[in-house]
Amino acid sequence: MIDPALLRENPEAIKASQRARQADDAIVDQALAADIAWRKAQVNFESLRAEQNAHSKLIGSASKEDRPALLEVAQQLAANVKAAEAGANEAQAALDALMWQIENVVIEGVPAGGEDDYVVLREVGTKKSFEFEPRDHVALGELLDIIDIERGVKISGSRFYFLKGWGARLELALMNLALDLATKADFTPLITPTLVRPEVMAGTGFLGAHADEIYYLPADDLYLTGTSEVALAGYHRDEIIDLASGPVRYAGWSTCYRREAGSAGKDTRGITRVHQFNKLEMFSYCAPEDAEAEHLRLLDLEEQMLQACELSYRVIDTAAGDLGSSAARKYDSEAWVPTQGVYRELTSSSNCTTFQARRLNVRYRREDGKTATAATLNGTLATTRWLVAILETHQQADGSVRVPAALRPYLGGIELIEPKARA
RNA sequence: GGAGACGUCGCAUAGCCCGGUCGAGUGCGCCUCACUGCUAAUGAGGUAGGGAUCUUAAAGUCCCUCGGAGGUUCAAAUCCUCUCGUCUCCGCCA
Repeated sequence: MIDPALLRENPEAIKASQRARQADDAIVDQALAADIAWRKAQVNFESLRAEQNAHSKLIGSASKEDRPALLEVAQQLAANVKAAEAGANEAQAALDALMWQIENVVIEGVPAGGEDDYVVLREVGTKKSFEFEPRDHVALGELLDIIDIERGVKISGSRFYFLKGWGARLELALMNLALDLATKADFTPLITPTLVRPEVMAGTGFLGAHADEIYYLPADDLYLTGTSEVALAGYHRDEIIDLASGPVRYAGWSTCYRREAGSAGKDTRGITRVHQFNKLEMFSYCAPEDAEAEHLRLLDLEEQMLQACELSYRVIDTAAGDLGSSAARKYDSEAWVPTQGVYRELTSSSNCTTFQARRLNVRYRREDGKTATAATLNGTLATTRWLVAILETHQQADGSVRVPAALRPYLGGIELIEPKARA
């Protein structure tokens, strides 16, 4: 949720942001009007309630003779209060409904426009070219016997797979490398629940636009999370956290589940887009004034990870219209996938400023002793999808795959995954 | 899954049976001050959050919050219903 104080003080800034996102800006004026109506109703209710409270106190200390008359007045007061309270609640509900619809205010400098209006911040590494016909990761997975898609489909349906042998170990190696990197950078490892209650799902904003992307278990009224961000953001819900010694950082490791409802026919080959995968996610809570620096820090770690995997990639500053509703800025890094001839998103890092934390009621104590809403940020450090880029980029003519040096310690030191290899 | 007990201001608890004097007592912790050569001890005071309103600001005034949501009542920590959670015992456990 956006800051109500900003709505009152500078509605124009919010309107400009909505326009940059190609979203409705008229809603800002509607919210402003609803805010005024709510405050009026609130004052009305509170003054009547004050009157009632004062009167009720009298009754408590009144003599037996005086009571009947006082009670009669009190009943009338109670009726008034009830009506005024209902009015105030209604006004608040109307205001809330509008406030939920306003998206986070984008940070100055974020490119305006839609999906294709991103700005490329940099390209790192050279796009890999081969002197032979490169195999895609599906072919490599079969040849090396490390990805078994056929049996994944047999067991669970399309977009499921088995990672096998060195494939399974490669994923764990990737996750562990990421976890080590994050731990060194002050992130506390956290293995998170992947089933959450409805209010947590709603609180993190995923039940809105992403609702049909989410697996739901009606028998237990629980949702399967598509990212550990859900649990990480909910972790400090309704708490006042200590940020006196700097940001609080977590590295969340979880399996992620996505229905991919809207992507039928897209990326059907291989493990680029699957229903279940593993992800190591960074999540930071910090003071709002530190958020932009923290965002760059997350991005830097992501790039370190990409470089450790010896991938070529580019970093883009996502356009306003392509941001999630809670993000104020988003940097994606995309790795070059040789057989597809395109950059594919491997990491995504969002600065949610105070938008997400306000809804979740995560606060911190400022130096002046007052409480304020914290800022939250998140970013990807590794996912199963990375295997696609790693396998394809480091393949050799015979189909073997060279293991990036940084991953070797996690794979018993092997340098090459070979066709005949068995774990 | 069955039975029972319990969720109160950082922690531990009192209050609930018998509704008003309870936004709430006590101990511990923490903060400030005093005393003390230092520490300890002792004494005094302070110590939740949110919102509205007012003001340049500070302060003030008012409203809400005793796990959560409803209800009864002039009035709810206290009575009723539902719900979430914790603990104990029994059962079950690929």
